[in-house]
Amino acid sequence: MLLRNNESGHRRPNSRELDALAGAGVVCSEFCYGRGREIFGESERAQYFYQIKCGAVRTCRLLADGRRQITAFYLPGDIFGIENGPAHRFTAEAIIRTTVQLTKRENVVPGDKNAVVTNNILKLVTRNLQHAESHLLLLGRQTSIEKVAAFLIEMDERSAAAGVICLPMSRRDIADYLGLALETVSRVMSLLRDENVLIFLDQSQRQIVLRDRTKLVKLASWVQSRDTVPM
Amino acid sequence: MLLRNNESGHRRPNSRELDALAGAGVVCSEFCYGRGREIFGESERAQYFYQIKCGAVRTCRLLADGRRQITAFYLPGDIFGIENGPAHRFTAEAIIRTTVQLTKRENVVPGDKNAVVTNNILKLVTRNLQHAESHLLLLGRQTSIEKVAAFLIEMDERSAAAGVICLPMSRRDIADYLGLALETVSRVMSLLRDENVLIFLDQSQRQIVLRDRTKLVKLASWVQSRDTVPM
DNA sequence: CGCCCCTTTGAAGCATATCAAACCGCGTGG
DNA sequence: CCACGCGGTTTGATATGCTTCAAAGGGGCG
Repeated sequence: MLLRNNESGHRRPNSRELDALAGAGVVCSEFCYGRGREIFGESERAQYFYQIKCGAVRTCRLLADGRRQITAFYLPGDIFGIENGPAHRFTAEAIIRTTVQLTKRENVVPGDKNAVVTNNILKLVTRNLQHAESHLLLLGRQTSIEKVAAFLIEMDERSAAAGVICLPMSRRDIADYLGLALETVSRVMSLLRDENVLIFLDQSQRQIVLRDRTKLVKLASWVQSRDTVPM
Repeated sequence: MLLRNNESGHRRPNSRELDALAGAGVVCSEFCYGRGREIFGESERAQYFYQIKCGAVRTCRLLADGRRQITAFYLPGDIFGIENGPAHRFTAEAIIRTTVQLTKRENVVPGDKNAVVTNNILKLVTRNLQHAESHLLLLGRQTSIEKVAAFLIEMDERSAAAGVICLPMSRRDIADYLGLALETVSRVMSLLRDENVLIFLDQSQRQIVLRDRTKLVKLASWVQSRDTVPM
C-alpha cells in the first residue's frame, strides 16, 4: 500500500494521477530506463516527480563499503521521487525495464498559494512515513522468517494479478530490503515452500502462488496496525 | 535534528513554536506526565499535538510477544504526536517526568483553507520521514558498534548542554531504539569507554562526555547525508 | 557454445542474543 | 536506623540465528 495514489488494494496504472497531484496538464513526458539503470542519484538535485507506467523501481542508500539498504520498491501506479527539499535522499534504480511519467518539480512546488498541491504531497509523504515506520519494527525486531513472510504479504497485497505474485526483484534486492543475507532469503523461501505455504510457478522462483495465507500471516507475527492505518 | 522546529543544532525550548505551527493562540494547555506514564496509545484517536517543555518522550510499537521498537526520542523543544490521520500510530510514553504543551488537533487541521498550517505540518512530517529513513539503514545494515556510535552522535547533536550528554533513557530504551539487546548496548558503551572515546561522569552511566568525536564518527561509518539534508 | 547472473544448498564461523550473577543506588517500611 | 526489594547496569559464559564461504545447476543472451 505504499505511495499508492488511489485507495483500492488492486489497482491499475492511472496516467492521470500525477495530474491529480498537481492540478492538470503538468505531466511533462515519459521516459524509459533499462534494467539496472539509475533514475536519480542520492544528493542529486530533485528535478522531477515520477510515476511508474510499467516496470519496477527500488530506492536505496549505500554505505561506503557497499552495504545497501533498500527503503522501498515501487510498482506500476506508484509515485516516487517526491522530495520536500532540493535534493534526493536516495538513489532510484530501475529493477527491470521501466517506463515512468515525469513531472517537473517546479510545477508542483508546495507553497502558500497552492494548498491542494501541498495537501497531496503531504498525503504522499505521510504514506512514505507510515511505510518507513512499519519497516523500522520489521528491521529492528523481527526474525528472518517474519521478515520474508511480511515481504510476501506486502507484495501479495500490492500485486496487480490476483493469485500470483510476480517478483521483479532478485533475492539480493529482497535481502537488502529486509536487512538479511541473500542466502537467508533463499533459505526462508525454500522453507516456506516445504511448509506448503507457497509454491513457485517457474524455474527462476520469481513467480509465487500463496497456498496458505493464514499460515503466512501467523509466521509474519502480523500486527493489525502495520500498514492498514487509514488516512 | 529530529522534529526540531528551528534549524540550529543547539536550541532552547521555545514556548511559541506550536503557535508558529498553527498560527497564534492555539496552545491549549500544559500537562505533566510522571516517569513511565503513557501520553497516548497506539491506535488511539489523535486529539492533540504535543511539544515538550521539559523531560523526554519515547514513541514505540510493540509486537504481541513484547518485542518493542522505539522509533524516536523527543527532547525539550521537540514536537510529537503529529498525525495526518485520525489515529496515533504509536504509543508515546514519558521517559522521565515530562511537561508538554498541548494543542487541540482541530485547531491545526491541514486543509485547503490554511496553506501555512499544511506547510508546517508537511515540514514536520518530512523531518520525521528523514529520520525514519536514516534509521532504516542503521537498523538494517549497521553493526552494534556503528549503531551505538550513531546514537551517541545523534544525542550529542541534540544535546542542549554542550560537552556533556545526559541520557534520560535506560539501556533498554536505547537497545529497543537500535534493535539490540540491552546487554549489547552496555558492552559497546564499555568498549567505547575503554577505547577512550567517552567517559562516564556519574555512577549511573547516564552522563557522558565525548573525548574523541573523530573516532566516534569513524566508528559510526558516518554517512554525510544521514540527517543533514537541508529542507 | 560459453559466459554471466541468479538461485539453491551445505558447512563453518561469528556477531549478537540469552542466561546468569553481582553490584549499586534508591525508596519503603519495619 | 537498617533490611529489603527493585530497577538499572555491567560483565561473564553459553547458545544460536544469521552470515559468510563455497560449490553446483539453470537460464538467458551475445
